[in-house]
Amino acid sequence: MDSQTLLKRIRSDIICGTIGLGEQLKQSELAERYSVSKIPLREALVQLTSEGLVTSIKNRGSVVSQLSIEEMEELYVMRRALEVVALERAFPLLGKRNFISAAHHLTQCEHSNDAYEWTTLNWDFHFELYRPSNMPHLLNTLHQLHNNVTRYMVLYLKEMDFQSLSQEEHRELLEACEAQDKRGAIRILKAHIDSALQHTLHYMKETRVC
Amino acid sequence: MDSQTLLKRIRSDIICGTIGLGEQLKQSELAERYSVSKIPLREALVQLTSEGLVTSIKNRGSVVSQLSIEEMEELYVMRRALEVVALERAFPLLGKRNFISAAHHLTQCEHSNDAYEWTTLNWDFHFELYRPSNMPHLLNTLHQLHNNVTRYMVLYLKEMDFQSLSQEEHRELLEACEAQDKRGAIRILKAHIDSALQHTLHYMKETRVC
DNA sequence: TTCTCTATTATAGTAAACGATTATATAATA
DNA sequence: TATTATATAATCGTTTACTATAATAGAGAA
Repeated sequence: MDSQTLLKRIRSDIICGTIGLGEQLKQSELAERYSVSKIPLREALVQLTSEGLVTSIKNRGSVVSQLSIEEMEELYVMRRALEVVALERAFPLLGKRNFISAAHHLTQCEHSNDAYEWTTLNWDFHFELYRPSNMPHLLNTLHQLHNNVTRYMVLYLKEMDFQSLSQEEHRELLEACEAQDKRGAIRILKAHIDSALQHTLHYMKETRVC
Repeated sequence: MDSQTLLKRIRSDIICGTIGLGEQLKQSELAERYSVSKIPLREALVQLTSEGLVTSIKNRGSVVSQLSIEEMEELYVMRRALEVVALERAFPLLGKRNFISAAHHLTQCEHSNDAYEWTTLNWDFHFELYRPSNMPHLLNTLHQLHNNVTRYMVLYLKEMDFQSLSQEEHRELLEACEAQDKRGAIRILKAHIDSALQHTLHYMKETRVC
């Protein structure tokens, strides 16, 4: 198997929970599971470690990262700061095509039942509003932050209907963008991220999966 | 050689310019140069690629990343957003020990002749003001951004006396922190980052090393 | 129980070999 | 001459086998 394909597969297996939080990642097991040898596997682990999805300690192997309450807050602080910048920078470049595409993602989102699929579509929506900023490093960092956050949300989405709640905020955000209301859009975005954090923290504390 | 030691060595060789911008990184050459075998070398390259210092294309090898004007601006945009947050979060936790340590770094900075050493001490100073935020992910990201930015500054520091200019801003920033003037400190920090960007862009355009 | 020593397990790194892809140089053709 | 085709070389990506080192668990003794 290709190194990059392997990376994508392990990554999505971690995000959607096929490989659970805190799970030990033994090289021999993974190598057999994905039918690859050492080099591509270890390279994938290095990459995933750098993305924060995996925690590695020398001579003691790798585990799927678990986030403390504090770390979750930290990731949201970073998201908030960077997503605001991304939206600001993208704002003057947003066009009809972006709005249509974003609306399309939202509609798909509404009709999605699967938790992992929902988070993906959710991100596609947000990303559509940031993408025109044309800032690859920023977008890449945001993507990684999103991955780290949503693999927790996937756990809670199963037992809550967070969709409908979040959906309204999404619509508002999109409308503000279409109306060229930059300050309003940023205000809504901040509130949206903050409310997502509150929900996530609430469920983290309740279920103690952290 | 140890994998982590190797990583540090290659990283610092890139940052200080021993391995120059755009230089091809051939696995066989590097393996011989650092006396390591394939696995640790390739892992280091994966890590450095993820840090942005190296650009890799499948089947076509790796080169030391070069930054366009746009990318440099992008990195500064991210720094500005995240360093402001880091300082804000660290602010209520800053104590005498931090001020003493920061002042110490500044003094060393003033007496430094070597460009690479100067940028390191410069970062040590900044980092001392962010560290109490206790946000490992944020601090890690800032460190990577700093590495990407300063390997360009190293090129220009040789031919300019940017030190004295930057030094005043540092002193002002430190004084504002000691005086518990949060808003002032953030204002100075923003101006400091902006002025660093302007200087960097100026020299990038002049020397066309981008 | 608690400690030490041993045996096991897993990781980390080395080395050699192979296929696949890309780059280069050479030859053939229009 | 310019261009295409082909052969060759160089490099990358992966597999396999082997060694060494560190962490872990378990047996036995105080």
